[in-house]
Amino acid sequence: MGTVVGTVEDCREMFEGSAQTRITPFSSTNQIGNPVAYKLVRVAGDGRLVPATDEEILEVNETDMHIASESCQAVGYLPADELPSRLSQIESSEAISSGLLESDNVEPYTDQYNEEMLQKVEQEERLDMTHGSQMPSTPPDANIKCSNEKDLFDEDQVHCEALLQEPVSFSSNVQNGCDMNQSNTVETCSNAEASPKETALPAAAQKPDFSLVRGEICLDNLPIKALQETFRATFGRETTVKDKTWLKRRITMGLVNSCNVPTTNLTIEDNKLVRNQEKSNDVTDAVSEDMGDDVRATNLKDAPSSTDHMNGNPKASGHSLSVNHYCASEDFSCEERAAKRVRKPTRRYIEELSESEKQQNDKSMIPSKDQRVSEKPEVRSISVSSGKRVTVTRMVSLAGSEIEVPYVSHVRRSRPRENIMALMESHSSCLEAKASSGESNRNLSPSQLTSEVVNRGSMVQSASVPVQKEFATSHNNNEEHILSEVDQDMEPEHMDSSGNSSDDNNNIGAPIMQSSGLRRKHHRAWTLSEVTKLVEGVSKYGAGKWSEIKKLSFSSYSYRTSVDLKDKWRNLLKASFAQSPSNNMGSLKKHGSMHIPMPILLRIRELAEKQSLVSPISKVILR
DNA sequence: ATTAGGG
DNA sequence: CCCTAAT
Repeated sequence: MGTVVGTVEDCREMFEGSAQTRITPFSSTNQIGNPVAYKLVRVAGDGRLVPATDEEILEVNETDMHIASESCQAVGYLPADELPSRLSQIESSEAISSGLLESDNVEPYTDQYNEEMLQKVEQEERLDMTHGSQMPSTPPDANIKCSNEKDLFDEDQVHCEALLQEPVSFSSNVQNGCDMNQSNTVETCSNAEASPKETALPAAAQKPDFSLVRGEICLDNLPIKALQETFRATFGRETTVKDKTWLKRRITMGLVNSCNVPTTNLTIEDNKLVRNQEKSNDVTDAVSEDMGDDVRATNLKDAPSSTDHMNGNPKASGHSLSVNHYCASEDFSCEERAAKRVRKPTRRYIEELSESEKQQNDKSMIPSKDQRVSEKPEVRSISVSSGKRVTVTRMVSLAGSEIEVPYVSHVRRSRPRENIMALMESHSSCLEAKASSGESNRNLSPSQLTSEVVNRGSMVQSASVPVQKEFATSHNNNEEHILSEVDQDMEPEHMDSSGNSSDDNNNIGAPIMQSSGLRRKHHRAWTLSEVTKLVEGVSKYGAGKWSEIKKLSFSSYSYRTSVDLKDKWRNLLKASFAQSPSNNMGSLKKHGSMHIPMPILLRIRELAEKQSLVSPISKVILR
């Protein structure tokens, strides 16, 4: 976040003349203030980051000024449109504790921010730059609050940092008149925002406004049409609203959080802007990085579509934020998803997503991903420079492009089958260790990984042990299938013991594994008997009662967890419904998966339907 | 600790 | 199967 500072300086240079924009750093520790600062960073078409024009950077100090203890910039992330909804969401979001939302997010920025800006700007501008680089690490508070997915920035052409404040205590701030809610607030804000607005404005408007902006253009003066245009530029969608006040407010808010702006919207404008500012690109880089961090993972999805955000934010009203009203008018597309319980995008998912995005934008990206510890091994371009023969590589398709990666860590992950283990106890440990070590590579730092790779390279080759992963998996499946059949014959108890023994073995390997943290449970094909029991259990206790089913029906199969049951059931359902339509499918299905007797499939389907229909109703009734 | 879902 | 979010 602090990194933004860098931009600031750039901006400053660019703007030089424009006196109004000032950027002052803020300390994380600072108190609450109500100033609003806007910072825009744009990602050019080529992916480079370009500092926002002077207008783009705006600081507004509406409320009180507080003493700034430290000089550092804090970047606040404030979703304009989504603010209301966002807040509600944020509370729940794990990343940001509810408490943080108000106190943390808001406070840090506001206080010192204003003060500094007003008074010390000039002196500190320089300093800021220097601090800026450091800042990111230093202000824990601010960072945490703002912590967002870093990747986010990749997507957006425009990045902007906006700080807003004050969600918390409006009453206290009333004096400021900055309340977003209040109409008057809008005006005050509008002045301040004139500059930001401008950035958003269509190209035509922009330039002309430029001068004006500095002077202070008021949204108020713009005709409705212009406002609508601005709105479109800001949010990337048309608006039919003719209410000036609404538009102004909306725009104002929107400008605050440029992140919301769909990338497509500003493209043209960006070009212009970019041209203007191109020189300062380099500086911005740092900023971009920071920005990425700022964006919250959860936001990631929402950000692209400005329209969606309002969904399901009924709670928003609960919050005192003035912003709420927007919800009502246009976007109002609140849908209820009672059926499935909604989940916010998974972190992993997000990361992957961002990851790929990053890859795409890679060229432009600065090599500042440093912190990403959990990068995918595949992603890393490991240049094994062992000129000798380490030709063992595999192609990884990343974001469309293929990357050659030394083939390494794909030794079989799981432990050998119990049976095998029994036969070769001594070996098993070795195998385990091996596997685990191979796995461990995944988590190793690049340097470590590299060394590993090198070491392994020769070994692998000579041994010719490695098997293409994909290939291996399929192969293993077959193997397992066969084995499973064997198991099937065994008595449940027996299985258990074997399973336990296997567990023990696992434990042996565990230590190593724990470090790597990844060992995959050995794949156990589901036997027909298991499936049958599962179906039976579902029929008895109902789907969803996996804990029960496991306890009662699967007491003998220790290795099947409730989750496994659930997953299996899911698959069974899929299978049962998939197959019936075209009987061929079943027969044609690859031999890999077990054939499930039609009767069972039918029964499964029945159960599924029964439950899907009955349970909901019953639930409703019960409640 | 369990469940539901997505990967 | 694994991983995470939601309950």
